[in-house]
Amino acid sequence: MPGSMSSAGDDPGAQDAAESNDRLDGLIEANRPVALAIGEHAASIAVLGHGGISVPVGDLAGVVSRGEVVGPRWVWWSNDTAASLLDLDVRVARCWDLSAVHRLLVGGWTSTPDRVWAHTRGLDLDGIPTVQPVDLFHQSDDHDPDEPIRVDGYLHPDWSGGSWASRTSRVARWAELALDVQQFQEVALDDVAAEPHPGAARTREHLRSTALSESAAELMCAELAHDGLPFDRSVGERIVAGFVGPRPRDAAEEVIRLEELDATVLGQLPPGTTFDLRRPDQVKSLLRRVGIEVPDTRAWRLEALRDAHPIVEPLLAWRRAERIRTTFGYHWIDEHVDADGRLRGEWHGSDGAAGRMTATAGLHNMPAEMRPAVLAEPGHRFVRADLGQIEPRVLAAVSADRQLIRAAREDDMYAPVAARLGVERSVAKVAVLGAMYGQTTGIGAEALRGLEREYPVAMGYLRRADEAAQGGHDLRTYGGRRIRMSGATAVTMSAGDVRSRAAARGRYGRNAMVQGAAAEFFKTWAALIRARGRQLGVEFVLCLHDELIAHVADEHAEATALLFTECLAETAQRWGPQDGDPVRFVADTSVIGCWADAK
DNA sequence: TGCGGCTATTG
DNA sequence: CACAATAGCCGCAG
Repeated sequence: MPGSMSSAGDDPGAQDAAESNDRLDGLIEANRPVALAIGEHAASIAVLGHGGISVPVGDLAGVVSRGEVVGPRWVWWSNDTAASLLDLDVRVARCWDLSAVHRLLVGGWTSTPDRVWAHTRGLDLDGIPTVQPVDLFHQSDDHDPDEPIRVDGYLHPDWSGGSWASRTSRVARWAELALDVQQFQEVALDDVAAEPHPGAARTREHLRSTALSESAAELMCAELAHDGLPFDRSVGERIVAGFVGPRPRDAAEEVIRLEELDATVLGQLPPGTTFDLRRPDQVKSLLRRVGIEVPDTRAWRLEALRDAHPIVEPLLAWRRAERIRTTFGYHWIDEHVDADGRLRGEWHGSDGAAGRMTATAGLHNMPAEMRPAVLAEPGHRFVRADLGQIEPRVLAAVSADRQLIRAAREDDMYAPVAARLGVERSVAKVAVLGAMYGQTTGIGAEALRGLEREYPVAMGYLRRADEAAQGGHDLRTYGGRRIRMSGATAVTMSAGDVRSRAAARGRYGRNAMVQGAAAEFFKTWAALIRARGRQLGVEFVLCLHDELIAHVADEHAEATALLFTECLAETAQRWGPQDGDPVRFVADTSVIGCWADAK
């Protein structure tokens, strides 16, 4: 495809492309960001901003893959553009994702162009216009269809909605707007840097680095969705069969299979007795029949009653089988494992309360029993690493608690904490986790007092977040992510009195500061590996909050494992507080052929 | 058909 | 059964 860039002749498109190429070189050399937008109709046109440089899409691959080496940093509205490029088999090195940076700076879940734009103009989000149904009496709209901005400053809903890209000039305008927003976001990062952060100094460099790694995370999401997780269908089906039997050939056979499964439990009862095992209240009645009284029928509760009656054991086994049958069974495999042996789901780069990555299709909650089906392809290996004790280490970093940073020098940082507190390691661990989750009951009072005494800086950081959240004040993580506490629907909570709701908000805010910063650290680490692992052909196939799995050719597996470790050290060096010793981060790294072989 | 309750899995 | 997430099935209201 690069060859098409230089095709001469009197084709005006080719001439434009050659000229564009030169101008793009200039931008790359000047290290300027370049906006990229792709028209919706079969990706008919790509347009680069800054002076309206436009490149026909046939030549895009040549431009972009050349850009991998030096740059540029591609600016786009969202990773939809990255997904379009992947469909064209184009992978870029780096980007600035307006949607991701908007969610970082503003918080919340939605970051559609209309909202992103309105925010740059300080406009009320409630006033964002929506697409109006065609009105026969007001057809003569004086709005210029080539102009995306309305007189009231809002983005025209036609543009935000996606029916804008039918003409080249509009795609160019769209790219220009993207550059405007990017400039706004650069300034917004300065504003955030000026806000106080009660802990490690939150510099502009750190915030900008977070904006870049959050952008990279979106890029990774597009790639994860595109590439999928290697999954051996036949192994997966064998595992399913082990729980629920062979795949039923028709509906009638499925009914028989269900009855067989139910009979493993109901067979323990007098003949003729029947309960609907899928209804918790019926299960409760069943247990009462055999003399067991429980407030609910959750597995952990029944686990303790294994010996109380012989029906408990088969009931627990039935639950596991039912879980596989309904959620991770044949239907799940059919739905999400494609013909090329890849399990694919949707990925989001910063979802939820604190900006963790999320995934659908069971990629983040697949039962461990299914892991034998996650197999590297022939000639390939998985390189897998998980970060050890990531949350307490992140707490040490963001709060800049010197004593906790000292504890993080150890592979197991709960050991020195336990020593200082004068308690068992297990007690220290529960206490530290409890402090980060906001647990108040069930922790030894002695351990709690010890934490306050020995790590007052870290504890104060958490308490401060808790109190601010309870007061309905928004928070900002170390990396600058805004945690919205003001919105009425920002937190969904079970019904309760005012005090318990406030306490729940406090726990939410307290935890978001740690979990959110941990997510930022993880993405920074992963983005660095992605950038450095290009020559090795490193392909990420799973990101799991603190665990990263790459798929790589055999001959590069060891080098990739080394890269994981080196990138971790570099991330730790640059990510945390810069005055004093860096916080130590540790990872357990392995080269494996199957996910089940980990650890 | 949408929603809350209950359950189970993951980090 | 703390913090976060996805996702299934159930009964019930509309």
